[in-house]
Amino acid sequence: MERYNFKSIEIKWQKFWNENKTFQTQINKSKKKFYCLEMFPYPSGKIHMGHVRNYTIGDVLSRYKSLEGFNVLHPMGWDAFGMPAENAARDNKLDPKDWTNSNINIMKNQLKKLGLSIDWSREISTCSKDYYKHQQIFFLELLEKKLVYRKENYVNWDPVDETVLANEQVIDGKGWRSGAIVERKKLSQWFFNISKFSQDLLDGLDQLTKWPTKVKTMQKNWIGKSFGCEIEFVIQGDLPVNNIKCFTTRPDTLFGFSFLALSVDHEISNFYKNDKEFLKFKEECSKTGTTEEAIAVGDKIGFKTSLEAINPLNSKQKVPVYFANFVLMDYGFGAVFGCPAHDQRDFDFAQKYNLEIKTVVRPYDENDNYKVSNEAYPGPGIIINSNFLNGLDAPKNSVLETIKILEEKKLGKKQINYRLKDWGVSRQRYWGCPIPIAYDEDGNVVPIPKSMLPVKLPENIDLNVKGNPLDSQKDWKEIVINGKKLIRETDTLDTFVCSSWYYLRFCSPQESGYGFNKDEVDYWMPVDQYIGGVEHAILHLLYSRFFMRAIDYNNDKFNIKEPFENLFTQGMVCHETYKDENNNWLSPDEIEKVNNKFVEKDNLNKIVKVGPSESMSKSKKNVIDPEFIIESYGADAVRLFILSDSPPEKDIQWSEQGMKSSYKFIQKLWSLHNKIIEKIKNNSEKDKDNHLSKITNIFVKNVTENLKNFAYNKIIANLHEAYNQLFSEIDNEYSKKTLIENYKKILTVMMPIIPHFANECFEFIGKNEKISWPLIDENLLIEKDINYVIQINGKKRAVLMAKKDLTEKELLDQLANLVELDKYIKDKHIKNKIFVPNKLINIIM
RNA sequence: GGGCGAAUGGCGGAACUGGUAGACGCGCACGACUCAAAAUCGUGUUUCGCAAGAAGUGAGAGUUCGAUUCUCUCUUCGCCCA
Repeated sequence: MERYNFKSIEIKWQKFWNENKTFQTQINKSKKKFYCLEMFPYPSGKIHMGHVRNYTIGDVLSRYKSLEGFNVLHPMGWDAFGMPAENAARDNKLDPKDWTNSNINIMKNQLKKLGLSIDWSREISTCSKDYYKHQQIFFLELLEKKLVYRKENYVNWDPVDETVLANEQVIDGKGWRSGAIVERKKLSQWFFNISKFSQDLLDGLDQLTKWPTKVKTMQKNWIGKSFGCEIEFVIQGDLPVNNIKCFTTRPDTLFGFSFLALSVDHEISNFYKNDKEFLKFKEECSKTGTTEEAIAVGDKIGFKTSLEAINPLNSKQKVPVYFANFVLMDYGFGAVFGCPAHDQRDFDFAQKYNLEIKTVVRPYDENDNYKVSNEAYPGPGIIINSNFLNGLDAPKNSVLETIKILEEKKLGKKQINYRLKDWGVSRQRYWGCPIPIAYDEDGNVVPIPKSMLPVKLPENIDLNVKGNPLDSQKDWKEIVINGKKLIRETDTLDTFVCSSWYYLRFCSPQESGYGFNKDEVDYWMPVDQYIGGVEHAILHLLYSRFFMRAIDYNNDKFNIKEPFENLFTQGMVCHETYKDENNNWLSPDEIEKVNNKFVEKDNLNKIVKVGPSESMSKSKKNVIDPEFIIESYGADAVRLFILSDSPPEKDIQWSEQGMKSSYKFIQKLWSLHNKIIEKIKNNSEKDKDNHLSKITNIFVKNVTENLKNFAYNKIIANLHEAYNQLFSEIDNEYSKKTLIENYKKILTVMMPIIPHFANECFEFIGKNEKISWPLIDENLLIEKDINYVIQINGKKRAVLMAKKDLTEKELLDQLANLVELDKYIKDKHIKNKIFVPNKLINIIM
């Protein structure tokens, strides 16, 4: 018998699918559709194991749904704009476009080698003008709807990449790509008004019943709805200021009020714009990042004004007004009241400037003499030292009660606040979608007419300039519209904009007039299953949800709001890490195992330090190249392994042993296949019994159930079980008809997982047949005999094989014959019996 | 600091709404084939014990005839937010 030659067989089937356009899809209203989408990759150079896992999971589902009779849309494209291309191009003196397209070609070939059931005729690339043209139209539409606006704002400035970063792109106060310490800088920026949809985006989460709760919770926290109160403080002092508005979620702690803090950008700062001390202070503040984390961790500093604020609940109390670095202009009104006893930031500040710390909430298990000492107490409790608020349960009742009082006295009003901020989309970069805007001499905004779109990126430009390369493109920047000389916007759009609507584009990728065709979108959308990494839980998914709403806003482009009906987030692919004696990372192919010890391949005397298994990354050198693995073991074996070891939502450890075992398993399946084909040729007409059909039915049932629950690792276990059972059963006598019937079912069920192998084997018994998912014969699943568990005092003492549906009495009668139970039961008094039909009996002595 | 989740053999992991803990795979051990090795096949493999048996799902309690599963407290780890 020949070994299974995965090389020729996989190529054969990939060619077959390609030539027959097997996976090309079109609208077919008589069929139910299924839109399966995996997050499209950034064309960084080569695919990595994470892609293999992501796309295998999606492929299994797509192929299964297709066998089930669905009209499946399973497209693929490229998230092709972004900084790595620009950086790589600059370093290697290339064109970002060439670099990107060459990567796309390489990665596309690699993906094809995996045997994915992708409709490549729908391939899109976000850096193509045919794609970004429509994005520019969307931009102008949103501008007309006033969902896009321009404002001057502090931004996170990455001094190394010389670009603006979104808050989410700042990690530990550093740029997510460059690692440089982020500064605050004021720039004129374009914003998408996502905050307008805060409540709607929050409400929408409730309808996403099939999203992981984890992701929904993260989005909920990100939107950050808080409920509080707007308070107007009366101000006294030598400046013409009568009052200051604050937002607070804790008005009930007003009696603990000891200062009022303003953002350095608060309008009152205008009175200090010539004050050198103040300017120095402001400069100091810009060194603190804009993230909430940076503020919480950073030093609290203040600048005292000559103003005093009056406590609205106690007009006798006057407190100083400060500018403080921990107050941001875009939270509330850029002003907060300080209650040091119950807020850690306020506490730090009060200690530094020797301000009163008055306790107004005591924990439940303390008495009214409780005093906050070393740190603020932000927890729940009872209000104390607060006059008419005393005794209220905080914050449960006290917040509402206080707001009521403030509203009655017309000193404040109830207000809802969201943490979600508008989405700044301007990037000072070349390799992105140009913003279709120009400015006249006075800086007025002039939208580029739709007839002049796309605004194409200029080609062959010098990237070796500081700042945004587009800025130095004079020819490109200058434009004439209606006889007027204008200057183009040189910022490009955040690449998250590109990925916020690509799922719509896949429905009608060739549509030239608009970003999508309504009929196609109505048929295909929403995405029935979206699959990708949990790292996109907030940004990409929230932006996409916003984009659907924004496009639909004030018109009726869709019948749906939510783009992704189901979401599945897969885990990462991990590998052990290795270091040499000098703590330099070593890659898995630089090491070798000798006598249970890892040593360096070049020098077997050098011991390798084995570190924990971590997510594969180039910097730790613990990556395995998928292409090499596919070439060594075949795509089916790789697919089998990547699904086998862990549930798809959890991290998986890459294991060479496991990979080899998957390869071997396919060889075993192949020899079983040959055995079955031999038997079929024998042309027998008699069946020993229906055991083979039972095995098949249980297998089909288990796999179908596990497919529905994304329990793909269990499917591989089912496959092993089926193999083991078939292997021992196949030597028995079965008719040709029975063999073919069952084997076809088994191979069909294998098709989503190991498509090349299963299709190759199927060809031996059913060439050119239409294949569909096997039906389960429920009758064959009914067992006549049951293993009854016999427990004595709750402990298993015996297992009795007996007829199904025995009554308690019948079962007890049969127990009398069980010798091994004698020592527990004989001559003893039975207190109680618990009988669970068809399962067990528990005898209590 | 807050939120969410997890913890099961040497390892990855199974166990549907409480009902035979450890499916399936890896590893390991022994055996067969071989001059030998690899490959392949077979047998075994939670721990302690020669055995009968006992213990056992991070720790401790609780509910229950019965708990990996439900409740409470704690420990550790992971992720997200701060």
